[in-house]
Amino acid sequence: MKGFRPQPARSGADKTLSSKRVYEELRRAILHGEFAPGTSLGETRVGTMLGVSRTPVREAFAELLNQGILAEGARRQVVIADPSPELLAEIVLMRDALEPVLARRAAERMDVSDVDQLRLIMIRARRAADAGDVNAFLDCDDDFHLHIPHALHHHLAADTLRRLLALTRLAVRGTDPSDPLLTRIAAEHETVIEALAAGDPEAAADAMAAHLASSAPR
Amino acid sequence: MKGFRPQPARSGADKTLSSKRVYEELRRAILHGEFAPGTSLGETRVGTMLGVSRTPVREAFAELLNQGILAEGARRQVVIADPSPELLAEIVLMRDALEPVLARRAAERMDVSDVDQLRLIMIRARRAADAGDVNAFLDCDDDFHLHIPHALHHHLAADTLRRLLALTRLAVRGTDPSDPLLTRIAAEHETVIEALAAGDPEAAADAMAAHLASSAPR
DNA sequence: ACACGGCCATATGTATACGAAAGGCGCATT
DNA sequence: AATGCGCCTTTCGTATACATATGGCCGTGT
Repeated sequence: MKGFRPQPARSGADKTLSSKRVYEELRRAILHGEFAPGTSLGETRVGTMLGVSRTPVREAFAELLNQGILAEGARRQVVIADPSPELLAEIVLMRDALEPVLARRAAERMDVSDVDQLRLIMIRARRAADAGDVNAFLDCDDDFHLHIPHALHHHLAADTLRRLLALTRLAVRGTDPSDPLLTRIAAEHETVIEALAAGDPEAAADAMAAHLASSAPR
Repeated sequence: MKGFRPQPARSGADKTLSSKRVYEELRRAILHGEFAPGTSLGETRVGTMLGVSRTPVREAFAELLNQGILAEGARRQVVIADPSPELLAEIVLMRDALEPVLARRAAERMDVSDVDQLRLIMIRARRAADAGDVNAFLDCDDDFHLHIPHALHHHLAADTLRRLLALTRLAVRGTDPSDPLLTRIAAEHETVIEALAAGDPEAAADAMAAHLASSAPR
């Protein structure tokens, strides 16, 4: 688990809340596939690793359990979740229902600077794909999908979508997607961006729906 | 705050986890309007009230904060949230996007016994409306809307909808809806149920969409 | 009388202590 | 040798202790 090493005591000027830091660390590490599936974390173990007590770890666990990133295994132990195909289907249903609507809205209301942001994200995505860094590419994918509700200031939709993306990510964790898939995803994102830039609501919704149908995990 | 009284020590055979119990208690009390808006809870205060220490209260607060039922006020104090009109608009958007889709699915797949469940819920709703018990009626409203994803075993949609309903509830907290509104809501629910019972997907989706458009908080 | 400054009261954030529950392992018995 | 019983280890759930920050309040000086 690279990037997840014991941290001594917490050197001085770290003003960030421990519990939030633990949450972010764990979330990133898990979604980046740095734990083997089914790994049994444990409040004490993780706390020792990160140099904090059980209390903040416990809070982080609670949140990750709520989001379905962790699950309770036997003997109350928390383990890395392993989304079922049924759950995947639920995620697809919700994304199909939400994201085209958001894209339609975005085409109506979105600011040009936000379109620029999306273009920037895709530049990063292309670079990540070229470098073969699948995690970085998927990070960009998340950024792309999340930027749309963010630009609309739809905090709720952004939060919901963030959960859905995390579970999607968990499900494809470990799979090593082919370059063609990444290329196709990027192309579909570009199509969505074009529709948004053109301010064409229906085209944006359709492009997003097509993207979801085309690249949904199965 | 009726129904939210100090509880001595916890009499014997209560096997339920304290933190979960605190969460449920607080959630119910808040959504039933038993706290004045802006009331400053406080871990110690609530803990004393319920006869538990700060630890479980803290967990409950964290969860309620996540759901937007509580919000952080000045000085890191947690207060009862007061959803903004913008947030209400977001909720409406998401419900409009999700619930008709769920209704359509339900018309395709839903079991007859679940339709019976829905009818049962509406019987309770009518009784609550007749008794003038708005909270009980709204509880039935929540049950109705939540039963659809539950019947489909769509845990994610159910969870998301549960959050949306809670915030909706918070927003209308304190308003004393006219009887005609309750009657109309009940009638619209019946229409949805008829479409579900008939197994007519489009009619179900349309009826749900019409219901949301007609009875959305504004 | 008003303004400024320091103390205090109280809240949260984190760490630790304590108790309970649940498997795992070993020993004894048949 | 197999099986059943019981201790033990480990982990969680809760309580409490400690550290830290922040706003209020009071006293004093002008």
